[in-house]
Amino acid sequence: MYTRAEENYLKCIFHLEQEHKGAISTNAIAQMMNTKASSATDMIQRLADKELVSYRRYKGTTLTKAGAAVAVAVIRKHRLWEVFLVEKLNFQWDEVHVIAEQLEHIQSEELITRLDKFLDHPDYDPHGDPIPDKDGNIKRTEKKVLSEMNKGQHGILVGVRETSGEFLQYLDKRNIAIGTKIKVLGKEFFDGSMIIQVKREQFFISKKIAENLYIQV
Amino acid sequence: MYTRAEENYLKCIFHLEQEHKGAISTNAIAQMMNTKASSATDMIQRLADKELVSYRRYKGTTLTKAGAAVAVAVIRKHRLWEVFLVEKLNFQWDEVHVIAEQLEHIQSEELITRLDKFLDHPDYDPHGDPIPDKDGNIKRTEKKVLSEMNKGQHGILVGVRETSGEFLQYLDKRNIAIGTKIKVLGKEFFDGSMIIQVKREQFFISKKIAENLYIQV
DNA sequence: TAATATTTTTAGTCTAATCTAAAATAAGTT
DNA sequence: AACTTATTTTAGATTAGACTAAAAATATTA
Repeated sequence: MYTRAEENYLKCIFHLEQEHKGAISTNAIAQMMNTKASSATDMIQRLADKELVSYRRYKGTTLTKAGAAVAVAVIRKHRLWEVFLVEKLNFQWDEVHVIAEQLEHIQSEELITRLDKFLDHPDYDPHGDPIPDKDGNIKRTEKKVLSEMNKGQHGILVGVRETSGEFLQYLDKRNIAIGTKIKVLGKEFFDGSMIIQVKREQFFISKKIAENLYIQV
Repeated sequence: MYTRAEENYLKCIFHLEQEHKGAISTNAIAQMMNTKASSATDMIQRLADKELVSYRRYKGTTLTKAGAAVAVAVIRKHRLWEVFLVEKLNFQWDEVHVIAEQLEHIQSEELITRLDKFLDHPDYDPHGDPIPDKDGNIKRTEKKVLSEMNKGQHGILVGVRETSGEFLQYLDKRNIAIGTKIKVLGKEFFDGSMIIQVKREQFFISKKIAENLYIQV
């Protein structure tokens, strides 16, 4: 099995690969892991020794098949636990991320199989992210970042990119949740800010907010 | 907060203090922790620095108030998770100990508060051990070790000392579970073995088995 | 293309937790 | 009381994971 730190690095690299394509820079990894580049180099070299990533000095890192499998397994556990925390223990969606970061490292196949069944095989976590299946397959739905949409377009919120408490609470305060219908009423090209319609209300939102909302059109 | 290793040592010392009274020897701790005496000494000294145990070289170790509080909190978490695994995920009672040993280290007050409520504030875990309350109070019921009982006496099984899979499966095979009525039909003074009545069956059991069954008379 | 800036890696420390081997203390026995 | 044995502690090494500071490679810009 893999250490907690190894799993966290692999998960981090996986997430970075989703957004940027091509090899991931050491600095990007260090930044996301809240650590120093030297520490990241260290770990990347260990992961490379174990053939979980392929790495060329100064050229960046990519996950191998094996590394991606580990990352996806951890992500599956994280998201299933999030569902448990929200559905069964009545946590708010902004409270679960931190706890799930611990629970995702519990080692037991059987536990996850049973948890999945107990939760009735959920497809998405409370933030709208798809839950990988046992074999690591991830249901990829086509979704747009709200910031890329234009005036007059609409769709429903199917996911959030950020999962920080501050951001989720911002959404809660405005009654914006997964499943909410959102329409772009106006878009300012200078700063990318928008006016959006949510139910019967209208909100001004900055580009930064819009970049963190995934919409299915 | 405390490290996983620190929590495990404290828990270990707590359990040893329940059985033997007086200061706990370094060897006893090392043995229970499956480690070397030198490693135990090391950790004990660290725990002493943090005032979680009181320790005098060569004389043994006892928990301080603070140390006992940490131990009890971990035990509370362990036992609540065991209830969850058996009651909600339908694990067998012999499968849960290992998983709970991981879950007991998850750090979140709120999680445990909610888990406790979700499980409807259970008083005992699947092995019959009492679950400490939020403030660390443990319901102590008077119970006897079966091996100390004599011919003709009877009572019901309220707990087991061992929680290894092998032992619990041994009991399962004979339909002995928490709540089962047990009567001592005979006792051999030479080796402490017994013949017991369980429901309509009779079993021969060794002293070692009898020492691991707690009976309420 | 040379100079400068940025990124990445290496070298050397540090801490927690473990180990082995050796030394110190305590307990048991003649 | 002295010798032997068992227990416990110390000393020194190791590993994972992190750090700082310095060196090396790459990228940028004049």
